[in-house]
Amino acid sequence: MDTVPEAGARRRTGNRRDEEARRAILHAADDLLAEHGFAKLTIEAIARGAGVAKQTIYRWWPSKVDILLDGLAEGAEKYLSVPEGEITKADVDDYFERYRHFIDELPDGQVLLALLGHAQHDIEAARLLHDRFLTPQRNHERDLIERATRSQGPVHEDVDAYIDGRIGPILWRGLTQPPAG
Amino acid sequence: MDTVPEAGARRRTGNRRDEEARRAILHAADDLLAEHGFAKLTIEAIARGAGVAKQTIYRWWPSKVDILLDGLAEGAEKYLSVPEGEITKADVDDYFERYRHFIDELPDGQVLLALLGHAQHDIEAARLLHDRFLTPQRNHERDLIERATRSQGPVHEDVDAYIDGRIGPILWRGLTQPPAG
Amino acid sequence: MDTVPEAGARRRTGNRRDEEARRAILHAADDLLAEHGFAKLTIEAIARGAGVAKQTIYRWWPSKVDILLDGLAEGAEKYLSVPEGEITKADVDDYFERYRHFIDELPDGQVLLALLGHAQHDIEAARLLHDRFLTPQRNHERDLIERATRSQGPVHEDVDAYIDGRIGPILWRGLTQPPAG
Amino acid sequence: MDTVPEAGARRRTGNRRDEEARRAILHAADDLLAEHGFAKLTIEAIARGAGVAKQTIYRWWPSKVDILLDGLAEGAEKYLSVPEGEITKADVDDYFERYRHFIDELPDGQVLLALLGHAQHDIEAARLLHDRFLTPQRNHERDLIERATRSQGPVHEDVDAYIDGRIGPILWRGLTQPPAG
DNA sequence: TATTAATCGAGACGGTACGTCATGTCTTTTA
DNA sequence: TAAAAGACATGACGTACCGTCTCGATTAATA
Repeated sequence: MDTVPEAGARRRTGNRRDEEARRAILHAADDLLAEHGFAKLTIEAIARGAGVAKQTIYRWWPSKVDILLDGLAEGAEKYLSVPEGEITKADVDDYFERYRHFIDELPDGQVLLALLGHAQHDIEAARLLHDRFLTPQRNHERDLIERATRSQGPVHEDVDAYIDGRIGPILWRGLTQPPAG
Repeated sequence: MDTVPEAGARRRTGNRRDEEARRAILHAADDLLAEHGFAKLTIEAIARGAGVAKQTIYRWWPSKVDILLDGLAEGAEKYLSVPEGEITKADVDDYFERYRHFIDELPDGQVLLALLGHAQHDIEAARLLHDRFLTPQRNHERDLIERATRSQGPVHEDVDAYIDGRIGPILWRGLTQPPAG
Repeated sequence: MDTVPEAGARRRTGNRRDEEARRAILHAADDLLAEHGFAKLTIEAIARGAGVAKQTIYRWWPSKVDILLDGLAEGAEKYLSVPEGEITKADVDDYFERYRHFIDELPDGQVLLALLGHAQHDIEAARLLHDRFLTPQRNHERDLIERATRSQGPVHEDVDAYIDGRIGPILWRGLTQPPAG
Repeated sequence: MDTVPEAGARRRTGNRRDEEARRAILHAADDLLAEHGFAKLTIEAIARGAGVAKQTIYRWWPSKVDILLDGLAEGAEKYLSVPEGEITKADVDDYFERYRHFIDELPDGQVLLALLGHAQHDIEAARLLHDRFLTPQRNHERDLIERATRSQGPVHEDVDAYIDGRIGPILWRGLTQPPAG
């Protein structure tokens, strides 16, 4: 009805974030992780690999963990989503099978293993991993089980213990896969 | 009255390994891990904490992972040993209960979590962890299950899958315990 | 034939230079120099101090030396000018006394010292300082001496050497005044 | 009389300072100053030029000014020393002639000009230059004049003013020599 | 009165250098 | 000959500025 620009709400000026640089950084980070491992995943190496200034990384990501989490979040949405609508016990089994596939076969699964590893060393990394992946994913999983329970009867008396029992072995095997060579 | 060192028959000269330094290094490493986390566990910090020269560390341990494994080996022998003699299914349950206690309550359990984390970053660390802990421990575990099978009938059709199913959730809970705060 | 404004020579449209911004920049530069020294006199700091975008500075001044020279030129015109009309030897002495006062007491004298310092590091800065201050000022000084010579007889056999002999010690004392503390 | 190792005065162990590295650093600093000017004289560039780690520079010199002062001190000792024994007025003139030569012709003279320039920007640099060059050199100069006074009568009523009057013009000409091109 | 062109603040960008820290190797002295 | 001390080349850390650029808003002359 009116076109008055909101008082004091000056719209943001300045150049916009460079989408190409953003993608180059995420790719470089994933590539370095896959090729040389987390230990060689330095901010300098990412910057070199992405053809980007270090400051451009620090401007947008507080730490390299955040960079990896950005990639992981996309992967999780794609492969570890919980279906809408009614849930059967077969859907539950399917979910954990997809989890296994994610960990054992997909690059993003390696990212999760690396982040889980790093979380053992750095409490801030642990917090980030919980806040941005583990906790929300667990909430989805509880929802999955509860919806299965509503449609087909109780899956297990203790939902969390059940989830741990299904995911634990998958991760444990992923974490302890024997090194090549 | 005196025990004059035999003249002429001077056997190998030079100091022997300084046992005190060895213990100080292992202690300093464990203390630093417990207090400040793996990220602050640098060779320099261990040397400072132990009042020891860096070279003394490098002389005896190829990497800090080896230092931690030295400590872990003792802890494993103490808490994760498999009894001699006949094995019942209760002994099997007892073993995994001891495993849970080890991970959840004992400092050496934290060392194992840290090493497992580091193994995700560094392939050499992964190899060491397998060679010096995971593989021998797994052999003990297979032995445990097989002896239980011989005395009380089959525990599970796939021994390795059974062990993973019992240990996986324990480790998964240890690795994902929410950070304090 | 006609006086039509030449085709293509369209008179300029668009917003004019912001006089307020210009003054704010000169002030911020002088303030920063006086308070924190030349080392802290960065373009970013001037922009911050003046509440101005960096680009506004770069649009009008090629370098921070040019900014300072703009201020110095005003000061020199005010304090280091040579009188019109007949010149006596007393006028010559007065000139060098004003020079001493300028260096020892006035903020613009500090600017000159800073620029003279910077000219030792940066050949482009040296060129600018010569072109915009040292050479014109020297020309005024030669004129001063020559007019005194015409009215009251020779001041010194070598005019330039005489000027150096009078100014040199003043600058030397300014440049080597002991740091506070 | 006794051979007791002094209590608490444990003699220093550890590797010694690498004399070759020290010389390489001093040379690289001088070369960079001569070739590219003070502005390009960065610690990184010195390290690159000397084939040395940055840390090796920081270990021994708090700042690049200290590096240059180390070189300057040698040059001053060589070219700006005051003779022993009786001093004539001719010795005084000789001293200032050597000063002029030092500034106008020798590389170390350029170092002094650069340091004098930097002292205008950085109060800590100014302090260092005073403490390690200007003040001691001035003391030598006062001594020179006083000894000449004792042997041949008063040179000037105000010794410091006299020295400033002789050195000022030399430095002023050095600092304002027109840039090449 | 609408269009056009220049200015302004804001801020992203690829770079270079800063000064610090840990790496693993080495050399020297002491015990 | 082991140990403490410590120098060394290497390389990453996170920060500060550099000078260039792009964006949206504003302002003044032209059409």
